[in-house]
Amino acid sequence: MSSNSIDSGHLKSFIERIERLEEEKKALAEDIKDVYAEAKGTGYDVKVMRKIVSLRRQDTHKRKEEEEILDLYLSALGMG
Amino acid sequence: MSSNSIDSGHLKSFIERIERLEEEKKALAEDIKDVYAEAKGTGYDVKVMRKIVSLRRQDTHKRKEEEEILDLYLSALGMG
Amino acid sequence: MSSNSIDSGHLKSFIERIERLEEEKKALAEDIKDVYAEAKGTGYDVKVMRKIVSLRRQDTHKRKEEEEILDLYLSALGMG
Amino acid sequence: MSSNSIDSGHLKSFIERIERLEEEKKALAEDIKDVYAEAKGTGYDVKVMRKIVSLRRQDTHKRKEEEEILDLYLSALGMG
DNA sequence: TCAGATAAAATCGCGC
DNA sequence: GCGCGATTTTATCTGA
Repeated sequence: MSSNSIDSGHLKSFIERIERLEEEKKALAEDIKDVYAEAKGTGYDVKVMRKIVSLRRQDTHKRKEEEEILDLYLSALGMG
Repeated sequence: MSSNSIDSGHLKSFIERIERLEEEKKALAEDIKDVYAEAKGTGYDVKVMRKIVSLRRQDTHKRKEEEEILDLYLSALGMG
Repeated sequence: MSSNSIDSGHLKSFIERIERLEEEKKALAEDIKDVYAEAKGTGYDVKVMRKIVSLRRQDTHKRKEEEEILDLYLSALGMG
Repeated sequence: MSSNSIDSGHLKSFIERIERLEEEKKALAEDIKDVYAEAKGTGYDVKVMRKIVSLRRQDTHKRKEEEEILDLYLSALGMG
């Protein structure tokens, strides 16, 4: 068997791993949609919920960046 | 306990479910990135791989549509 | 003159407006790069500066979203 | 006044210059979007327009490279 | 169903 | 030259 076919097999396995992961990812996206739909059915405003999730995500992200810049400062001061 | 606080608790639980799902989704996105990186390290061209995955996704999508059309035809013919 | 050529002329003018705007945009991107370079020459750490700019941008963005969600709340309460 | 505070003031002015430039850049990006929207309202296909702009940009880039190569040749021949 | 908004993917460009 | 961050383009989703 040529090295070419070996490589092809390897490539195929990479592709299939990716496709499996993307399927799982897609399933999660649908789960999320379902939760929003369920919440909507219970009387909640989806738009508001999305905004809340967004703001909380920003908090997390901002905190992480603040920690990073603190590290940068400490490094600059020779304390890292 | 007021209905308001009950609702708030319920909303909170919806939000937290969504956030958990989004974390899992994000983790999968990183897994996918990792696989691409690993393939790259093995000598594959990531851009080409993405193209392959994309084409195969289109095929899948197209096949599904064709199956749906076939189902429609069969139903229309009283054979579904 | 055919309607076709009139349309073409119109399209051309749209394209040219866009290209002019994109040139200006590109020039600004270079101006920004120049300022970073100048600051670096004065002894500042570009990475830190970028992080500061990023954090301040996040502040602005978050404030805007907080105002939006406040509007959503007020609307939901019939006070919008 | 310590050199530290002088530096801080200078840093602040760099940051503010950058932020002003970025605002202008963002405004231009919106102008561009507006032109596309206007063209769309006139019946043009935005996707096609983007493709045209992109192709023309590539042409420009290619021509510039060719001119640079020509310059190199001329220099090499002692004619630059 | 379509426009408009939102999020994701792909591409580009910079700094290290 | 490679990773990383920003930008741009594409796809998805929501509301009218």
